[in-house]
Amino acid sequence: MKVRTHRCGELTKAAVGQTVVLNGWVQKRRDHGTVMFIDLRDRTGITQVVFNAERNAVVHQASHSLRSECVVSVTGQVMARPDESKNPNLPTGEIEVFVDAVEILNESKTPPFVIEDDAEVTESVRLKYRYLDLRRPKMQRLLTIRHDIMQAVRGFLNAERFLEVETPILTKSTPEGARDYLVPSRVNPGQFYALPQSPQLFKQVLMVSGVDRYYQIARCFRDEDLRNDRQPEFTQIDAELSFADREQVMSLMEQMIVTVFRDAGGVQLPTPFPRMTYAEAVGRYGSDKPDLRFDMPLYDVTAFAAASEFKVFKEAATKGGIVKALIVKGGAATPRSRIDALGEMAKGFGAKGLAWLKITPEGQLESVIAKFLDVKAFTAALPEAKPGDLVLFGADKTAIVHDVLGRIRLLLGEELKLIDTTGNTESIRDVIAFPKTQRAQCPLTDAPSTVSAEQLKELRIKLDLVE
RNA sequence: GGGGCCGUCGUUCAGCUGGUUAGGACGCCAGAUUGUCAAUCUGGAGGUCGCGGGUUCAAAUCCCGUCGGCCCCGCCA
Repeated sequence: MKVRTHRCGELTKAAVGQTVVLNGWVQKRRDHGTVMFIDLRDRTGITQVVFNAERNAVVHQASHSLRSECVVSVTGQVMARPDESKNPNLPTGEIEVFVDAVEILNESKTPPFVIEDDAEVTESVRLKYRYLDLRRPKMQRLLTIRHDIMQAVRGFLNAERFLEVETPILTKSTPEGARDYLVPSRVNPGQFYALPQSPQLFKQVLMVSGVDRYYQIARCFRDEDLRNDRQPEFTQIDAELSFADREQVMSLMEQMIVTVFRDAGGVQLPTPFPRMTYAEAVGRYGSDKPDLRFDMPLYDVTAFAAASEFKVFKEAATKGGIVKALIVKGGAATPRSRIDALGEMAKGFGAKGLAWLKITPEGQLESVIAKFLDVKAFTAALPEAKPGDLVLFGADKTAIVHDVLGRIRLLLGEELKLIDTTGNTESIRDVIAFPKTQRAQCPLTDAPSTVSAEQLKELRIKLDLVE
């Protein structure tokens, strides 16, 4: 095999005239008879290579055996493309390589899907052929971003004199929290290690040991059911520092995040970050991790509710609960069916219901509960609600109101496209090279799997799988 | 543990009020083709309709079960 002299995405006009060697995958073949165009791809991008019968009949003939995704090494001369056939959509579009020698390093079966970003493939197929899926430029980009983030974190914390220390993966089961993954010990029959849910224990010991500043990009394990954004094993940036006050900790983490976004994302975040207390967050947004990409706060209307004639409001407000409101700007046109659907979801989240009212363009209240409410008192209590708006109410115990309205707020944010999700991925599985399925199985290895009777015997484990 | 959506050529979808030679697009194969880059033109192959059972003269289509994927609730710092 000839070793590459350049990457496929990095050849420019500067290389015109040079003889180069490219190694890569065949992205696409365009056969024009005596001329064959092939897009050669590697991690860095694509270069068009040309097999021309006039230039080299033998090599041109060989080009007919090249198929999608076969791995080749080509040797050829970089030529400037004629003006009319330059490709402005390609970073390497001003040049092409005329091939003088080709070697097929590995043949390929026809792949089950094309290796392109906009290829429409279901996720199970992508996971089954993960080695192909990962070839897609988008996936390579995501892997690269993860890499860049980790390097940025390390670079920043190293500069801040943190020490990266590894902590054990075989550790001890703790009674609290999530369920542990257990690992049997052969040396200690009947006893088990637990995989760490987080390095918590050890980082505190490191502080006691005088390490002073510790960090780790740590793998954590929790044997709980999966979600779209939750895998049984995940990575967390774990840090601990001694001799610091709260302000130092917060500002250090702020700088770290600014550095990560700058170095890995090319984004300059404005500082200082807004700060709020737990009580403010929960009170205003119904969550301790509020999504601040859109506003839509929760308004306290408990006093108004206590003075109203609506029994649900009055009871919640006078018996130790609260009544809060969400304003959907311009939402008065929302059809009843949609509002009812939101009410059903609120019930699903633990509420008894979701009271609502519309404010007509004339400033009147329109709702099944309108007859219990005084317009003037309402306007005074919630001046932010304007004609044309829809107002949703939660009336219950404090924690329930916050939780339910917080979730409804998020639903509305997505539904009304108040959140810019450009560039987001569908699932956390897209940013993990080898994710697990919802049943916590590894599609590549089929783990978890049964083990041999000998292994079990050695571990002194007997199975009891009867229902 | 519970609820929901989905499973049809390699891929992505249509067909699902039971009766069709199960269809389109992309991909694939063959031929043509000197400038394409979503190449084009002509022709062709390709499906046990996830699996098992049932209803029926007849099932991709209806019913039951099962397996798999995803989403959500519970759970989870």
